[in-house]
Amino acid sequence: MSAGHLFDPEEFLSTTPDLETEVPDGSRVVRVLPDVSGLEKTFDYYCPPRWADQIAVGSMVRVDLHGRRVPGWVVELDSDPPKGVALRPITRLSSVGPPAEILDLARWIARRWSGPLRAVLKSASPSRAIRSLPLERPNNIGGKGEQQAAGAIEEFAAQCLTHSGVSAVQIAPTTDLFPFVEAATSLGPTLVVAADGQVADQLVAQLRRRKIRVGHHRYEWSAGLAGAVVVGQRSAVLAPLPDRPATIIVLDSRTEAMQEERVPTWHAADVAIERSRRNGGRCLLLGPISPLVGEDRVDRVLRVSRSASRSGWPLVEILDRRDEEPRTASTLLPPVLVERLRSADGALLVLNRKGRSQMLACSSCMELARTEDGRNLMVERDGGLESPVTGERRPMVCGSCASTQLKRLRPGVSRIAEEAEVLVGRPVTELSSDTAQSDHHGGAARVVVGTEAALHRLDFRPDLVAFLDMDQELYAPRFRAGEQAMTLLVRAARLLGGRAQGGRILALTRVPDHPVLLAAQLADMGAFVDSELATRRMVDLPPFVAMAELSGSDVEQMAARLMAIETVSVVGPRPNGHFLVTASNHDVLADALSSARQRGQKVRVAVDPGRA
DNA sequence: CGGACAAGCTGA
DNA sequence: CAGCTTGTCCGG
Repeated sequence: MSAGHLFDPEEFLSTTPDLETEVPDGSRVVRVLPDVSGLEKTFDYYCPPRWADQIAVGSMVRVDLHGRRVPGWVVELDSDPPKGVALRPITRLSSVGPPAEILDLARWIARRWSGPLRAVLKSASPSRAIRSLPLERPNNIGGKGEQQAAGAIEEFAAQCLTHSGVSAVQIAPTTDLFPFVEAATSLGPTLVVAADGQVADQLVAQLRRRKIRVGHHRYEWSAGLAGAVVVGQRSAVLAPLPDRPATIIVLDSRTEAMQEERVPTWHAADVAIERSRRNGGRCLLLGPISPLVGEDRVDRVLRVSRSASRSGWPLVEILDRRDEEPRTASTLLPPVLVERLRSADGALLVLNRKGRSQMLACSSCMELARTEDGRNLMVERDGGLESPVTGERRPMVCGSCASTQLKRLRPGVSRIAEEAEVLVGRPVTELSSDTAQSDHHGGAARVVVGTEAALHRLDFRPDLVAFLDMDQELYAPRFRAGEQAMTLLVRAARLLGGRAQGGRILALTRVPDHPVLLAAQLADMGAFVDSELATRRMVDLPPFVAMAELSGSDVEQMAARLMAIETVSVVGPRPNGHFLVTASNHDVLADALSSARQRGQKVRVAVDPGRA
């Protein structure tokens, strides 16, 4: 302690051992997890009498820690205070926080995905302070809304909800989701997790129209406790609900948006399954390929009828590029496609080739355009070369021979747009994650070229979606490549609408009998899902094993420690420098990861990596 | 995380 | 050995 501090009376008092005796009568001891990154430890404080009857497990508080005033969560009430430590008071009761049930679930998440509890509690907490919890009022379900004639989907939805436990429900891309949600609301507390914000907003509006009380999790954190149906995105799976069996519906459980991108990388579908098991209610994983999630923990798989599935998919045409004449075989725009584009009202061409597409090489010496140190590729930007990684810039000049003639190695989105415009004879717009939608030419008939991102950002309904290089998706070097290719097809199907809309998907491929393409063409996911699962079971991939990806500067160190542990296997370093760790189940994996981790070590641990 | 303090390095 | 950087530890 510095000399100056010795005379600071406050500091002096707080470090005096007998301060404990000054804890006022009527106070409660609370154990607090501070919201300080890099700190996974709890500390005891006392809650002064004026808050003693409001404070609860999960409450959000502020405390003095090591000279700083930091936010935190109460994780235990009336705990035994440690001996010989002077307790300080919490300085503020800031907000109601996640209830005890959610705190327990958050602990499970933190262990299952080997990450800090703090991060999970953040996702589970209200974004703005909440003073008090609402009282539950009954929801007027099955009320005044005009009763719709029960069609096939309504019947199927009702049938799905008769089961308790976890059901994976396979539907078509354009199947109406509302009947499932509506049917659930009459059974008790209901929580709907949508992958897509638009879907969530739409469901909220639909439920309101039916006079069913609903809260959007993002704006009304405690809506569930007030007796309303809760609708939201990923973090809504952690929304508080009344303490009795609930129905949790996860829409499109198999999309990336369902997984938290920061550590711990929890997946909303797996969390929904666990929450549902603890709560004794039911859980519906709803989507075109939903059974691929947490397959090992699903009680049953239900499928819409063949006819509903067929009418919920657009036509899928597979264009076998092996049949083409050698002359056109190397172009990305074969004559058949050009023909289709001429007659389409609105078309989207998808080429998932952005990063690599912009790879530039010198025309004379073939040297790649790279940064000064040669470690990073440079791309064309604002008339010069720029590294997207380091930001380094220079004019369009070859680093090796100073030639100004650079050429693209593989055509990317921009190049295709130019080519298509010439061949099709219509204006063609480019749409990627960094171009604005307003770049569109006006007018009804449009042709847009874009990366995968365009599937999410198109603002008109096309009648043709063509995948220019389907094989790149099907054979991407990740074990989920097939599944991810299928989610692209599903997304395209949603843009086009069902069979009755008359749109079509065109897949350009040299593997026309790939299970993913055949399944989409037949609108039958069953065979694809079964074969995918069979493969994964055979070669020991998730969900049949537990996997984590390690990255970061100290990754080698941690990998070495893991290699000494017999219950896990370690692969790497892979080309990106990452390691993969595999164990027979998540318990074993979590144990191994925690014993191999050392404090201060910079390693990112992503359990259930999406891109591995 | 961020402060405290100890150990290690440098230069006169 | 002061003055600085780097590393390690700790918090109620």
